[in-house]
Amino acid sequence: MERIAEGEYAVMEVLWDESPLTAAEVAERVPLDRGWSLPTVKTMLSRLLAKGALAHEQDGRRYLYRPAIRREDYVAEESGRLIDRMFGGRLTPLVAHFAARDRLTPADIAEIEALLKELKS
Amino acid sequence: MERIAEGEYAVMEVLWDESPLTAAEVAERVPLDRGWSLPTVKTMLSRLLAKGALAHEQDGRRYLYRPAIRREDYVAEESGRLIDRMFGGRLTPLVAHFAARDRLTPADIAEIEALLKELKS
DNA sequence: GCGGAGTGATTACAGCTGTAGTCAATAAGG
DNA sequence: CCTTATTGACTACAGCTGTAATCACTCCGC
Repeated sequence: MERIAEGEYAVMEVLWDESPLTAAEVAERVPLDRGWSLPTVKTMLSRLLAKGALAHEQDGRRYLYRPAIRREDYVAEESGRLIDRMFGGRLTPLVAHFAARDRLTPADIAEIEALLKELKS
Repeated sequence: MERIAEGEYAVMEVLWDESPLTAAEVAERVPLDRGWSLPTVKTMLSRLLAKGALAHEQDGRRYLYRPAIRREDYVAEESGRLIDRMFGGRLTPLVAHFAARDRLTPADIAEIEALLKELKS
């Protein structure tokens, strides 16, 4: 499974959220701040098809697109890659890093604690 | 501060670990599995200089290179970016994701719990 | 002094990415 | 039927990236 680029990821997000969709529908749903034209979205869709990240089925003279990989798997791969590179493959240093940067609120801390507690049972 | 590419990051890691170094010394220390020639390493160094990620000082007819940005800051930016994109900017879902994928050992859990406990005091 | 080794600078080039434009076919509307 | 809007396919092109090769200079050993 080939690598998905940043811009392509925005298209995947749309389809993970709702599918199948036509190219035009995808274009409507892509975040506005991208400022993409319809041709741009079509290019993304073609490339994602070529990469095997999307599948399409014929619907008259159009295609309906849907994800061919699970968001869960993609997220696991990407976050695993980052954690391997920057935190020696372990989650704890990442949490420590966030904590040191004051990016953890007391509510976050409570939430994570609850989650871990759940895990142990 | 411009974006650092994946390959360039490998060079940064070397210099974060030890600096200042000459180009040849960096090349020696880059992970072998990259299989880079000396010219390749020099290209990386030039680009990182141009991006402002490295600084250099003259040493006779050579340069000594050293980081111009802190690893800590770079890591914060990159991991923040990923967490924003994939986990809505919050750490908890990432932890949950790791847990769901069985990437957390009991030892990890204990470690994170200790860390959080520390934070609260 | 002279030739070779090391050094930065410059150039090369293909593949990926962001961002379209163009074109041919076709469906739909008048 | 004929025009127009829609759609996928193909083409374009610059900037970034990985991966060098080449070149000109200079210092060191002979």
